[in-house]
Amino acid sequence: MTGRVMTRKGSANVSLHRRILNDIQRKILSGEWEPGRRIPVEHELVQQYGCSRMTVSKVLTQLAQAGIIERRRKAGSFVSRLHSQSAVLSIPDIKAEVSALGQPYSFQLLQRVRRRSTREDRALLATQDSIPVLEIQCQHLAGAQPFCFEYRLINVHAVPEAVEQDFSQLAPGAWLLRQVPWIHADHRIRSAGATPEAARILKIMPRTPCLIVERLTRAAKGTVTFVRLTYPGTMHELVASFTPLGAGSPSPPSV
Amino acid sequence: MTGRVMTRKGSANVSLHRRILNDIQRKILSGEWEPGRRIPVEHELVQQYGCSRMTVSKVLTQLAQAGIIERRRKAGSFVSRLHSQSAVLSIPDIKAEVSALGQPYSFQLLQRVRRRSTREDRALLATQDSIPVLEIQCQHLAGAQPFCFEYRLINVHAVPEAVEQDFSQLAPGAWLLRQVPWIHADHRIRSAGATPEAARILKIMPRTPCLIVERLTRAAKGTVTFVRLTYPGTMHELVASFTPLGAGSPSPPSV
DNA sequence: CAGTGGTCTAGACCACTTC
DNA sequence: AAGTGGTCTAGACCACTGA
Repeated sequence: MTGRVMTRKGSANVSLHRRILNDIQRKILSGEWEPGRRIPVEHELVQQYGCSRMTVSKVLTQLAQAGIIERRRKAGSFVSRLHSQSAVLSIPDIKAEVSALGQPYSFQLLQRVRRRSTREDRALLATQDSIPVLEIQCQHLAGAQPFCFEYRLINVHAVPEAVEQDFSQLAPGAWLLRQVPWIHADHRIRSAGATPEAARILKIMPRTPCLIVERLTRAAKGTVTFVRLTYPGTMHELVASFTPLGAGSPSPPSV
Repeated sequence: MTGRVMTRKGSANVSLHRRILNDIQRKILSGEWEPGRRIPVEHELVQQYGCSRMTVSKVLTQLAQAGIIERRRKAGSFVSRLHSQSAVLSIPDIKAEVSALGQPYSFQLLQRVRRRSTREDRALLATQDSIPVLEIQCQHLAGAQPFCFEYRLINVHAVPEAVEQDFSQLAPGAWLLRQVPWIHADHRIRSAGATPEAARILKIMPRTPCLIVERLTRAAKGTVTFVRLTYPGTMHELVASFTPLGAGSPSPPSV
């Protein structure tokens, strides 16, 4: 039972475990196996596909990690009842985003202040300690058009090298991305009217609807940075997609 | 070399492949292994951990699927250069969302029309065919407070059972979720001022900033439904998070 | 207590890609 | 041509847990 032939019609150049995964996923997504249904135990799939247990185990483990099935010892594996209510949100680099629109990207530093954290800073950074921070305001432009207003706080304790950067050429986001391997990032997305300050910079009327993305980035050493991005009006859209395993993207969370 | 002892200090009840994964992930996320760096080949990790090749292979495969490393035959495995610019967006059921706020959820059907698709419908549904559609407008409430205005188109060809549903009790989203195992969903998120209609229903001033989530759902048989959710003002936030493998969420996106 | 999944081994052959 | 990853096998022991 070594070296299967791999040339049977339809098995077109795809690995066995991939074929099993597609089979099962199709049955689930088509509704043939409804939510809550018990799916064959490993032993049965082994017989059905004439393969070893490792192979089907790999498939079922992957489906379970993707939330498509649930596995319980002794009980068996079941089609998940909760549809995977999640999608992968792509958060492109702003420069890449502007370039993708076919516009020339530029960046302008508006303010750079080094100071001790205020109470408000600490709330945004989700930390209790009084720490030195770098407050940065800048704007990103698509051609001559303001594209995004950025307000950022950097925890100087976490990134001491930041104080030597003037951020006149390189945007702080891009610099941090190279500098700090971040571990965890929380995003909050909401809609709000432009503040007077943001309106002035983005050259829009105050209270114009804006898409606001706030991101708190943590690394091993604690909170690294907080950033608030204000995108004017309806100019901007975030895109997220949900796709089952391996249809389009190589993997839900990647790239 | 069977049954390792598993009681060495620090190996606290965690599987070997999990421990290897944590080790490598920590080295990468801490910056000790910088982007682009070649990581030990499987053979070396096998020696280092005194385990079989399957075990390290499993770990590296998982890291590769998560986009943390890249693998190339003959060349080796490398720390990924592109930081995973993605996050998992949780898209809760509206009912669950309201309940999470501690408010009583209710739902009200405002309109239900069956007709042939207009040109505009087809644009929203991303289809060329002239198809019968169901147009539904409804609102979701938190207590007495309007929470969300929903505009929906359902492709009757894809879900013929929909015509028999009056959606007076069950929200169309919840019904579809049970009915149709969806395969692919694209989301677009933007900010815009409330339309006069949405403002009237949500009891807010026209042009008040709203968070708008549009979702196009496709299944095996083609586009199933388009939905536009309008959340009033700053009442609502979407939350997304990026976490490396296995820290908090059940599955980062998968894997 | 027996069925099921979770993990691991010590091999093996193959495909691909760079050297 | 040789190194590397990709896949697969035929076992094994164990942990958990529901019947």
